[in-house]
Parts: sequence; structure tokens; C-alpha cells
Amino acid sequence: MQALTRSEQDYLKALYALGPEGGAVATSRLAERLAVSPPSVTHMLAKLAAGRLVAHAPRAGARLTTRGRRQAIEIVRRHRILETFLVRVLGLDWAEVHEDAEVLEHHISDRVLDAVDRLMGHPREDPHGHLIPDRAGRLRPRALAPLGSLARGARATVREIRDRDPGGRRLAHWKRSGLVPGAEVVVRDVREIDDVFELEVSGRRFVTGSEGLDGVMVEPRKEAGRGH
Amino acid sequence: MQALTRSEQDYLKALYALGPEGGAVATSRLAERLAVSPPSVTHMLAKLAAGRLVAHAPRAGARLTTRGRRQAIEIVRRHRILETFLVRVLGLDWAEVHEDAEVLEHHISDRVLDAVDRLMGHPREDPHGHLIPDRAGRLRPRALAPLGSLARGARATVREIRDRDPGGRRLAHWKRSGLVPGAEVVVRDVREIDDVFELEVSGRRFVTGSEGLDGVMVEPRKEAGRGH
DNA sequence: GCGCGACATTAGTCTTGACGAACGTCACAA
DNA sequence: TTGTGACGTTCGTCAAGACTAATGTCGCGC
Repeated sequence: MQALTRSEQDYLKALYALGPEGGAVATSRLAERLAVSPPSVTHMLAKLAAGRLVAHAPRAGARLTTRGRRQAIEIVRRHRILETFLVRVLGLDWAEVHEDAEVLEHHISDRVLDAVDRLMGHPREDPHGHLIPDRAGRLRPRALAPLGSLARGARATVREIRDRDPGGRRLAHWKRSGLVPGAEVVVRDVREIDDVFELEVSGRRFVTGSEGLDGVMVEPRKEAGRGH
Repeated sequence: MQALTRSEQDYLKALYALGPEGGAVATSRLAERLAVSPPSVTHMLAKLAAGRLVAHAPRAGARLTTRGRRQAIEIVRRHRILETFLVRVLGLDWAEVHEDAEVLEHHISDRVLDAVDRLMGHPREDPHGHLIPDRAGRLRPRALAPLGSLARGARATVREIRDRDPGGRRLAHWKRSGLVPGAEVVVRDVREIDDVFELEVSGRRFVTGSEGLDGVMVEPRKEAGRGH
């Protein structure tokens, strides 16, 4: 089959993000994610189905085929390597590299990607804590919980920061608060009634609504001091 | 005006390359350079003329306006910075960076370009010896001669290697022969009748036809030892 | 069982950037 | 003066990828 166009790659990536476990994704979800009209999605899904990259049962959503998933993971890999490069080598800010990587992932040749990867010593994680698939597309599974789902007294380590906010404003905010991969967090208090979280992040207090934590994924610590 | 599309940028760059002194460029020359049909060129020139980037007198060729030239130089700047980056930072081969830079020049943001430029300490020349325009688009003028135009006994320093050969095969060949920017060359013999050039490149003998030197630009040395 | 609303799909259009075919235009030669 | 050929331009078309408007289809409530 032909090389994929940029749009095709974007659809595959979105399908992967919305249905990573091979679950079906609704046309409208895709349309929303890609900021595109539903008819455009239907049209593109037909094309991708013709290329055996997705399975598209009319009115039952779409799911990636094995080939489609492989392609999607390859794009994710490129994205994460590029983000890591932009931060580690070019010194750009953590919060503002997403859009650049989003563009470059479609236009960088394998040769250049490999050179970048080599230069950095084949990193395993990007600056936001996401795991970088290896060349074969393997991705070590990892069970993380949303920080907002923890109960009072819980302790956890921040592992991934997910954010699709344009301009990375929330990322910048989180960074200022110390909410970055590796940070240790203690949930001091959860007041459901007024939706307030009181955290201790690497020793500093941090108060926020649950909205403001959406996208911060942690690895809970199953330890003794739970009851506090 | 809107941001330029990739095609528009390519047309401007080609116009700049073919008529750097503001001279008019024929439709057919552009078509040939861009590997596109003449009607496509006419069409695009009309669009660029509407945006005041080129002046297009029907049947009299096209020339860049001041605005068009400024855009073209900006693209050339990006290209050269990227080539330098690919060689100096990523360690790619001199001969194989052209195509990658050709793509990336259209997709890298100002922010990333600036970071790359800064990382390298604002280089003045790219790996092939081309001068890199500064941010304002200024380009120090430089008078170079084709190596193939020198007479027997002439001495010169290689300054620029121009090559549009896909895959950079000639670049690789020249590099193996020592024909790189900075190399000192002496024309040992020119036999016009069978089109043979006998050179001494940094002390090594190198024999070639004039075709094989097309694109090697030198700065002749006006010195005493001319008559040899 | 019928209707209504949510959602998906079909149908037709637009824009960009390319193409080939056909038609001008112009300079030079006979 | 009139060809003739080179070159440029006009015109109609295509493909990708988006859109809007219109049309299906399904499931749920009554």
C-alpha cells in the first residue's frame, strides 16, 4: 500500500488514543477529537477500511486492524521521540513542545528519526512520562490511575501527564506546582461536596478542583502508612 | 496575507534560485525545475501575483517582488540551517541531507528553528559552503566562479558545492575526491578537445570531464604563481 | 406499534494543486 | 506576406480532504 497521508496518520493515531484496547470508536468521537465533521470521518474511515487499516462496520464504529495499530504505534513513537528531543536537546519548554511534535511526526524521515533517537541514547520515556514504544512497536504495559481518583491519605508517584489543551497552559501550570513525572504526591484531603483536592506535592501544598487534575496519572503506593 | 502553502514556498524558492538578481524567469524554466507542467506554473504564478509576491507579465516571465524575495530568502535560510543541523548535530552524511531539509524547511516552526540555530551558535555557512542569510534576510554577496571555467595553471579554493542530483550521488563522489568547501585546487591541465580536466585537490590528483564539475564553485586565487 | 431524537451515512460542493488538450502569440524564415 | 514551430495560457478535469444539507437507521418512551 501507498505511504499514508498526514490525515490518514492523524485518524489512525486518534483511533489508537480513543480505543487502545481494540475497542470500537464512534464516528462522532473521532470527529470531535479531530475537530472535523462526522461525514468527513465516515469518508475517511471508508478509505482506511479499503486499505485494511481499520475495520468499519456501518453504524457500529471503527476499530484498528493489526496493521492499523502498528502504524498508529509507529506514529506515537515518532511523536514521543520528537518531544523528548525538543526538550532534551533543543531546550524547549516541556509545556510547549506538543504542537511542534504534532507536525514534525508526519514529516521526519526514518533516517532523521533514527539519528535523533540515537543522539539521545534511545530514551524510554518522553518528557511527560509517556513510554516510548520500541522499534518493533512493543510497549510495556503499565497500570496507572488518575490522580483525581485517589482517596484521602493515599500516596502515589506521578508517572504521566496527559494534556491536549492547546498551548500547553495546563502543563505549564502543573509544572509550576511541581506536578511532573516522578513527583511524590500525598492526598491530604478530598472534599467531594465542593470538589476540592488538597494535595502535598513533593512537600508543597497544592489545592485544586478535580477538573484541574484531569490528565495527571499516578502509580499508587501500596504501603503501610496508608491509614495515617 | 495568509501563511504560504508548501507549494507556494517551493515556487518562490525556485524563482529565487533561477533569477536571484531579480531577473525574469520563463514559465518553462520554472516548470522544469519544479518537475511540473507549464500550465500549473502559469496558474500558480497568477496566485502568487495576486498575493503581490511575484510580478507576472504575461508571456514575459515572472520575477520576485520585494516581499516575494524576502519570503524566498527566509526559506533558503531555513533550508541551510536545517542542513547544517542534520550534519553537525545529528551526524548525517553531507551528501544525504538535502531531501530531508527540503521537507523540514516547510514544517519547522520559528521556535524550533531558532532553537536549532542557537544550539549551533548561529552558523554562517551550511555544510556545502552556502552562506546562511541572517534573520533580516541579509546575505553577504560573494563572487564565485565555476571550477570548470578555470584555465590551466589556475589555483583556487573551493567555496560552494551545488548539487540538485537526487540522492546526492555526486556529492558523495566529490567528497571522496576531497572536493569540499575549503579544499585547495590547482588546475593541472585542461584538454578541451576531449573535455578532460586534470586537477590537484589538496595534493591529490583528480581527473574528470567538465560535466563532472558542474556545481563546484570556487574562489580563484589571484596570485603570483599563475604562469607556473 | 409509533414517533422522536441521536447519530451515521449519502450526496453534492469547495479548495488546492496538479494534469492534458486545445488555443493564442510571436519571431524568424522563406 | 505568410508559414511554422516554440512557448505560454486558457479550459476542463482529477484527487484529496474538508464542508453542509439531506436522508437513513436505530433504540427508547409512550
